Amino acid sequence: MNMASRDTETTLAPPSTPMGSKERLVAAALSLFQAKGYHGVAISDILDATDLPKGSLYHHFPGGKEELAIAAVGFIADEVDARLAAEFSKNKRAGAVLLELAHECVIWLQRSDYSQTPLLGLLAASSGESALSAAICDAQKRWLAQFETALGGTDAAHDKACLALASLEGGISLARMSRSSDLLIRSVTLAALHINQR
Amino acid sequence: MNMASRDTETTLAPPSTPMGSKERLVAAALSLFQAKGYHGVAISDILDATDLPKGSLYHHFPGGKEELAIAAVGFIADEVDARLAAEFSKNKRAGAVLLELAHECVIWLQRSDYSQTPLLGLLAASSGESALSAAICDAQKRWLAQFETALGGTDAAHDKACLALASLEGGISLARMSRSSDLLIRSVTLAALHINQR
DNA sequence: GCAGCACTAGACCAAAAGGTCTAGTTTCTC
DNA sequence: GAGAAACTAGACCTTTTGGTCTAGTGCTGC
Repeated sequence: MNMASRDTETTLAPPSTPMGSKERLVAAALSLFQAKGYHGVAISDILDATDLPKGSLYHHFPGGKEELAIAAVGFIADEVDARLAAEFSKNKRAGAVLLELAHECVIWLQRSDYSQTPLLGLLAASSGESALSAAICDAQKRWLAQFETALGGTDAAHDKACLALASLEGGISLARMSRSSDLLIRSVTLAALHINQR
Repeated sequence: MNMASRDTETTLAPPSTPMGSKERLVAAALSLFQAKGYHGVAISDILDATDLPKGSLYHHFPGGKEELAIAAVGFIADEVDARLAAEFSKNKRAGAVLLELAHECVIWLQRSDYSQTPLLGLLAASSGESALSAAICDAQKRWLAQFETALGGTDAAHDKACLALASLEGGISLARMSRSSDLLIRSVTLAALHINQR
């Protein structure tokens, strides 16, 4: 599960530049957590994926598994956030941005043979680890806010932003299970249509 | 194999009637899996929740944890399926049924202090256990089919059915994280609106 | 009342979990 | 090039994991 091979900078995936141990740990952790959820991934899995010894992990993340997971969430949160900001700054309509994001998720899903959730859905199964779920919650809030302001900041905008994110996360869930991006595309397309209406 | 008969038909919750060990195991397992995901729940958690010894669990479910999880998925799948069938048989519009389901989920979320996902989202983090994910996939297919046929069986109906389920699962995910049913209601309401259009 | 069954009970086990700790080895500074 | 800091390395520990297994218990039909 090497995270290394990033040739293009088009996606939500981790960077392709030569990464230090810390970055590699975050990248591998994110990838694994997205595939199996927080509790489904063992420290040793992450170590195997990075070929790093335990000492390195606990040096960079003294807080252990949870701290690493929080870092991973922060990483994807920033990634998506930046991407949304970039798209919205081009004055694209929210529906178009949503669709674009969905298409990127599709690529991501297909490339991982539908083993990975590109976003946070699976990680949500981490209740109990309160700091972690706070990080996840924060990420979703930021994404929601992006859509909301882009849609005008009104109450209706808030509704639409909710639908955008829900259809995305829900659609990904459907797509993952059916091992086909079809359901994701369908639901997001329909949602985008509705969102673009005023 | 038969799940206990249900006294009230109002909720997606486990029955309140005196249950045999097997039913209690399924009920507790479902509840726990919905709260913490497949890997987040230990056999001992389920045993603690039911006050049953290990022998009982492995007597009823020789396949262990996974078999129990599959039974739990089957239970909720049937539950929701039956509920949808009942609603649709009253000739309700799909959007109304979706909203009703969502409201039930809200009650469920609130009652569990937002610790439980009423549907299957969290369990999806079980990749690797192929039989289990097949069961989850099957459940979603059945629900999808209900909406689809209720909406007329056309291609557009398929799209709408996807949006319905995606907005539900996604909305639940948002609601859980924000610990507020608001986002779920908003996204589902909007989706229902769109679905009811023709 | 006893044979056969479904079920309970929990000791036991090997493996895997997350985490600590102490030695090294680099890689910076100056 | 010496000393300090950053980092690697992995042996080691404790707890928990899912699972097996044998010994009971109590209800069934006969």
